[in-house]
Amino acid sequence: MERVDSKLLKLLQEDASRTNADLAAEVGLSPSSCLRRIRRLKSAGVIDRVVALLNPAKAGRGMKAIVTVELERHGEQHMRRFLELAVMEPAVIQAYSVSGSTDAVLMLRLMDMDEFDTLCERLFRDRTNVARYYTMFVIRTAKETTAIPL
Amino acid sequence: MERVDSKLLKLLQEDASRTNADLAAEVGLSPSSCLRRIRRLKSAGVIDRVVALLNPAKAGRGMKAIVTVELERHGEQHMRRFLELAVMEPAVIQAYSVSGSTDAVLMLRLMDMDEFDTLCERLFRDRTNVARYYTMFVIRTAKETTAIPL
DNA sequence: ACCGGCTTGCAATATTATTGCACAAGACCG
DNA sequence: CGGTCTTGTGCAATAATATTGCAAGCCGGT
Repeated sequence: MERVDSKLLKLLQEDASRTNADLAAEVGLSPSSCLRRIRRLKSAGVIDRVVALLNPAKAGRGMKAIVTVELERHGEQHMRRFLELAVMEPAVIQAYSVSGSTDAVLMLRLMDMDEFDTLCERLFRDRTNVARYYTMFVIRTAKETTAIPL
Repeated sequence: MERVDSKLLKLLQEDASRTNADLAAEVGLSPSSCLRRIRRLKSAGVIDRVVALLNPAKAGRGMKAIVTVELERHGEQHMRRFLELAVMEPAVIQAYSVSGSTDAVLMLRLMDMDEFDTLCERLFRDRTNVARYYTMFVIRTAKETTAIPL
């Protein structure tokens, strides 16, 4: 990957709504050439997609929580089953299986505590094979970027 | 917020590269009206910005880790100082101060273990006021969305 | 130096976004 | 009820932007 591509990716990760001519000028290329590079990056899958990011508070989801989960019975089968459950929840925006003594980590986007409460009932109730879970509510967000460092 | 706006937001969170006419048709509005709604959402700050999402593996950052941090000395001052350090690291893509017995949580995007190693040296060394930290490496990503549920 | 593959810039063309304007839907008030 | 003010809408013209064909330039291999 060349220097120009990396520059383009960096810019597009910051703001993908800029015009092609604008980007072209910044990286020192002609608009057509610039566009072709971007298209190549897209079809190569380096650029996965372009999305709008909302302001969580203004979208009514100002509360965020991180939950670590330890399962009762471990193993591929049980892990998969739990993650399937978690993935179905709209409030779950990230769900990972992880190494270490905790089995899974969930990132939640919540409206309020009530939503958290009902979510817990659905995910961590008796039959869901969850031995214990630990919730950390986000107090301050110091950094939160979708940009992958280049 | 109306039904149409919420529909638009949902669509734009999935794919912000669609043409205005396309979106307009899907929500049953004329292109001009649709465009004005989107612009209103932007200037109201509901839509924060639009960005390109990269494929982490293809961008050379396939490794992901979640780190919980407990500080030696607690309190606003020390917390702020630690977060300032963390935020400066490009590999740190999310940094939160949280409630509970752990003080902060970091989300890392890494190239390899070497990078993790050197990062730890910088962030968790003696003088950084970190009492203990626990790292969970992401084994499987079951869900990872930037979309806020509406 | 020469060839082949790939990238570039330019200019023409096609798409798409944007704006002005007249009209329709409520909300509010006499 | 009728008036009127605010807000949103669709249409059509216009402006901005993306896209393509093509000739030329660059670069590595021989």
